[in-house]
Amino acid sequence: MALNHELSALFERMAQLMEIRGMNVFKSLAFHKVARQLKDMTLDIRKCCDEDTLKEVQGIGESSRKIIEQYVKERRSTDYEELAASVPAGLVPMLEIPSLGPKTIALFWKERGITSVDELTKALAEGKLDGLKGIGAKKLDAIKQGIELRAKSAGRMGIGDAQPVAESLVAQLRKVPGVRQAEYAGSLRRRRETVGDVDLICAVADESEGQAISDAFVKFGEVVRVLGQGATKASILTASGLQVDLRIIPEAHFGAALMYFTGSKEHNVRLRGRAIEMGMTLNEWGLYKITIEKPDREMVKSGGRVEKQTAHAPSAKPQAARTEIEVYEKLGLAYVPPELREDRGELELAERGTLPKLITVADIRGDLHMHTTASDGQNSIEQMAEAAKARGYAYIAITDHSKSQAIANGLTVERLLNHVEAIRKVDAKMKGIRILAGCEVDILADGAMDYEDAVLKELDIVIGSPHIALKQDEKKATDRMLRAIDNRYVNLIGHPTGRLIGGREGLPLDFAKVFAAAAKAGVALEINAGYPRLDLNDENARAAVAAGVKLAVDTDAHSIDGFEEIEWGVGVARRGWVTAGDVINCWGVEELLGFLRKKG
DNA sequence: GCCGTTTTCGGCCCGACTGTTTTCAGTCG
Repeated sequence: MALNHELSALFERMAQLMEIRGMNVFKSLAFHKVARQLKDMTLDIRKCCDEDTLKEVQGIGESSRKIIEQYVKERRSTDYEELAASVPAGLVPMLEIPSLGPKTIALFWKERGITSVDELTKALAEGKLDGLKGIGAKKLDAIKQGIELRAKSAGRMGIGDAQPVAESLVAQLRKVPGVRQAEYAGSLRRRRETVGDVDLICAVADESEGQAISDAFVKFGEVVRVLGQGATKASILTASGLQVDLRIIPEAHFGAALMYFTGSKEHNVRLRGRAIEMGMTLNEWGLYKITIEKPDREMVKSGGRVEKQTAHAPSAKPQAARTEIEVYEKLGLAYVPPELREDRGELELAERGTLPKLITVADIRGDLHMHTTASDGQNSIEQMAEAAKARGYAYIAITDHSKSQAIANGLTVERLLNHVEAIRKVDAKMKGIRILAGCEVDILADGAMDYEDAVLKELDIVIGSPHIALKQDEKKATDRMLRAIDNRYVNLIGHPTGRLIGGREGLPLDFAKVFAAAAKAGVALEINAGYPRLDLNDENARAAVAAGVKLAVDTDAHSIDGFEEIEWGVGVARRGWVTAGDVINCWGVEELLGFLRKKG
């Protein structure tokens, strides 16, 4: 699927270039749409080309089809190259800066010769952008802040973009002759929301096969540049700018290597300290008895990932090395799931054997947040329900947008009531799944809901979500949220902060107050699984549960394919030490309905 | 650029908010 994402990025880029060029806005809109289609598509794009089924995809026309076909064949696009050559390359990254759009970028470029983020930063500092028509001090300030926000996430990629690439590479690796096992490690395996690079570990039966595997790896389709390559290690850059490091390890040491490269650094430091206390030493090759001399303790303390490495295994026989479970066992610890390996108290519990039984994707019994064609979704009520049933879900809630969300085709009161009726009809007709009639209702700036109580009363489930006025101060934002929680018909707060990873800070809530109020009122808080939301984040999810709050892990799906993203939400929940019992959509339908009814 | 059993041309989810203005442009969702 990595090819779909590459193409999606290509169309996105082209749309952005058109905007800067000031070309027809509908033309760029069309390319944005193609990009979105490609990203959401579960069909293999190569297959679509071979079978000539591209023209059946809504939104992909003659021109887009030709671009796709050329890219699939030659991994390049002449249309893109021509467009890219028509503006300075540095302008495109400027689009990522919040509150700076294509018009202003074009203005700065034409009037002041600004062609990159660096030049923009310099010009701002030197006051070179003062006095431009339509640009005042406040605007310049907002741009400065936007640049700072961007810098924070610089060099890191979201899990939503990195994981498909990593999975594709791992799948290809597993097919290379000689490869016994392959996994991704690092922060991606720990399900961090952004990753700096991707670490792949593959096991071989015989070390002599390393070179051939490494040779095959650097020839994978995603690779645009080889940064370094040998028989035990290879480093490449993908089209999306992701650095991927491959380590080739003898099968007997696979578990130790996987552990070492999964981290976190802090977790590994603690494990190594423990090994030393037990008269052993732990490194990327395995757990070894200390026989000759005591290892340099300072060295061990300082190192998470020591740069200096020997390329071959020590000659001594390890106490444990083949699997992670073995290594933890020999250290007197229960197996620690990767998501917990952050030195946030997991080792103490692992020692006592009292680690929480973390939620898994299999625990999810239904999804409580999704959209249909009634507002801005791609599929009908029936299609969403059928897809949910196929996933084994026992129930879903249809929750389209409320009236304020004009861009998302939010429902007027009349349309909502008709929609509720339509949902109930499908529910009555369809066997094997319960369909709840709900709505994602905007929490307005003052905390009032976007519909009157008399309307909310008609719904089985009400999600209150903040979409607008996300730059409020802490007091205002917290009061707003408390008022929404207080509403007797609100059951769940959707994406509570409204943050977007790498794009928007979100509401600066006083979480202690919000959690206390939600726990008391019987309102659940959402972990929105959609990337780049992942909101609540891991630490807030953990604090919420500790405060007695129930959670819901939902995808906010806008199409049947959107259900897939549940995995990322569950990842966040696992990082937050969340168990299935804490999550209302892991409960049976009767128990869930009881929770929803308790309020109203 | 994409789309169409009321269109092969003429539309394309559109309103709120902000900052710049004195009637509007740009950005965002």
